[in-house]
Amino acid sequence: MDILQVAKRAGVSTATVSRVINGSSKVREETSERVRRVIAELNYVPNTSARNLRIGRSELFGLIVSDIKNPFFPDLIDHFEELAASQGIDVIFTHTNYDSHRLATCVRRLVERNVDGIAVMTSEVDEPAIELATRRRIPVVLLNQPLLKSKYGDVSVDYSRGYREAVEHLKQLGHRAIAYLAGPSDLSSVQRRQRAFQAAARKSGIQIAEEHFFAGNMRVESGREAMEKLLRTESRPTALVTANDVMAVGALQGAIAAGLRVPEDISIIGFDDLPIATMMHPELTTIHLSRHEIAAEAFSQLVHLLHKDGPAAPRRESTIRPRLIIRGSTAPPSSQFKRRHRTAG
Amino acid sequence: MDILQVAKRAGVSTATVSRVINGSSKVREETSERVRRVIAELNYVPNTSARNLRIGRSELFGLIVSDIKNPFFPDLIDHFEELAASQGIDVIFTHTNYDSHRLATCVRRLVERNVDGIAVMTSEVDEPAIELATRRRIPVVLLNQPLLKSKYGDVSVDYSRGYREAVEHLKQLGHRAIAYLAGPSDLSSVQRRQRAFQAAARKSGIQIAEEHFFAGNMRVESGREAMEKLLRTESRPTALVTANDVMAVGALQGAIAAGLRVPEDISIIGFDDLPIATMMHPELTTIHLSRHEIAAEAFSQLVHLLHKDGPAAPRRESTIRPRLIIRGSTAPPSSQFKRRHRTAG
DNA sequence: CTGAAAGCGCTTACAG
DNA sequence: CTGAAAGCGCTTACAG
Repeated sequence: MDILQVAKRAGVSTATVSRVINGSSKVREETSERVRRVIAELNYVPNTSARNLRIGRSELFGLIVSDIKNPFFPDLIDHFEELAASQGIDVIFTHTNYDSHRLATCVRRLVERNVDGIAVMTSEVDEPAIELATRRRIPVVLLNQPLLKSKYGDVSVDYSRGYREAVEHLKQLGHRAIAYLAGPSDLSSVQRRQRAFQAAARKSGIQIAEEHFFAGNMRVESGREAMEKLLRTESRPTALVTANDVMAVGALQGAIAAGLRVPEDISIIGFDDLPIATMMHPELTTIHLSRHEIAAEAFSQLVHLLHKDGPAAPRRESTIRPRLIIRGSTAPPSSQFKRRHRTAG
Repeated sequence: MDILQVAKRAGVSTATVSRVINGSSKVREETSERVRRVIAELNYVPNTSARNLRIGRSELFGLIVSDIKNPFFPDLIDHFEELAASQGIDVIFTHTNYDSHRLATCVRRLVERNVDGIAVMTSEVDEPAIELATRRRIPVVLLNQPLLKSKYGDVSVDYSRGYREAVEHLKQLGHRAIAYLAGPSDLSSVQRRQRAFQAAARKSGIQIAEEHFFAGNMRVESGREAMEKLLRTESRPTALVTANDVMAVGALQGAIAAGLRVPEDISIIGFDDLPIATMMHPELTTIHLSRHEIAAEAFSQLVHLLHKDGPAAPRRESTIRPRLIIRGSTAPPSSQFKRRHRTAG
């Protein structure tokens, strides 16, 4: 009964001490002052478990990602934690390793901790795993789950916007033959990116040849391999757009290994804008997907949902718009390439 | 009073329900079975705040790092969280942004949460910031703080081991003129790395010329710049060892930009073994510093300290030994370079 | 093997 | 403006 020690020493009741700690205004300045002095003297630190039990909240958010080693996430986690800290909320961080069974376990752990909200920032979500939170009326916000957005908060990414800027940029530079390097088609985020790219090309009036679509696995080697294949195509494209930065890095290396100059001989555009993009030489032109914005949006939705109640609380949804960052890996196609393309096309 | 609902429905007391949940053996299998069924039916989830308040522990560890965006940390966090989860412990994650005032705030937040242990994995630690935890008898484990290891757990890195392997590797390849690219000298971990390199060179009987020491800022550009300077030195070295991978990446790019081939014309060795090391072309030979081991050691020390008590509990200390990973950026010096070196030296 | 009851450290109507 | 007291949901000696 630690607050009691403070109370005794200050000659007040525990109620008053509690009021002072929680900034309740109805305490005389003199009393308050005295209590604060005693708190400092005794180095008193409130017991959050007791407080949480009493008030029924934990001032704790759960943050679930699939894989912290994916360089996409650190920035997101960092900012989410920062925002939470600024409101006196701590965050319990867990990861699923892309395993939906583990997702259910993570959710259960968080529910047991009585968290006030859960951000599930994994690209794939299966609903039963998060059901427990819903049943407990714990606000949940998801990432890019348009199918579920009627029941949960949702942060979604407008991939087409980014690709539109990318394609327009290339078009203005004079590129007409553009290749695309996709990821494994079983990931919904990958599919969404590819469709967005196709829509963007259509909109810009640029036709993408069948043979200019490549499939990778989101890792570096597949970028290198795709570049090798690309250089062997009939109608060699003058630019490559990829589904993520990591493959763009591989493509860049593949081009250099083949003796090409980037961007003079081939332009490359990545997606994500990972730290690695600026570590390359030339630095990568890429589509920036703001983890900062995702974190901010997820956090604010959680706070918003927390203050509504009832099961039918209208869920908020909001859209993150990636945007093109022009750096060193894009330039007008060299005449040599343009000529070759004209001949071939 | 949720456990009461379960108790009523199962026709037992809350004590019995509690025993079943906590696996106390003294419950008849029949009763236990019935209680478990009711728990499942009701989807009962225990309230951890109440439990923690009662038992005086939180089954929560705090993990503090300086900067999650530093690619060194994600792996560490990941594994720490994994270990904790396997023991039913959750982890509250916070970061200081290299600010020691924020460290104190982080520690206070964790103490309020009643965490059972704190891992402070920042490279610089000032003692007053963590004093609060000590006073509360909360186990604390630090990273590379030999001065404080009498009072806290400490995970320390034996930098010399890694550099010794690196220097020996280069020596065996035939290198005699080796350069070193250090970081800013006000960071203790940087100093420690540099001293370890010097000791390693001495031990291998390799003398490092004064002009072959370069100072960077741990970022890519400074690697490129250092490479440019290196190529202008009188007695051009045939190999470069750096204080971190990021600068090694810059050096690699600088060499390629200058028209050199790596490793034929110059060998490069990094430090850390970040994911980026294998994304390069050639892949970087580097000294692997295992975040996995650091996490495991920090976690196990915390658990160990937790089970001792009293202020004079003997603190454990243990050493992580980095090791050389030979990849593509090291090879014997080309004869052209050797010749030039002989003439110059 | 099981239950009644105290108590962990707070907060908050309620009363004054 | 302040205090006495109930109660948040558990766990655990203690008694049977």
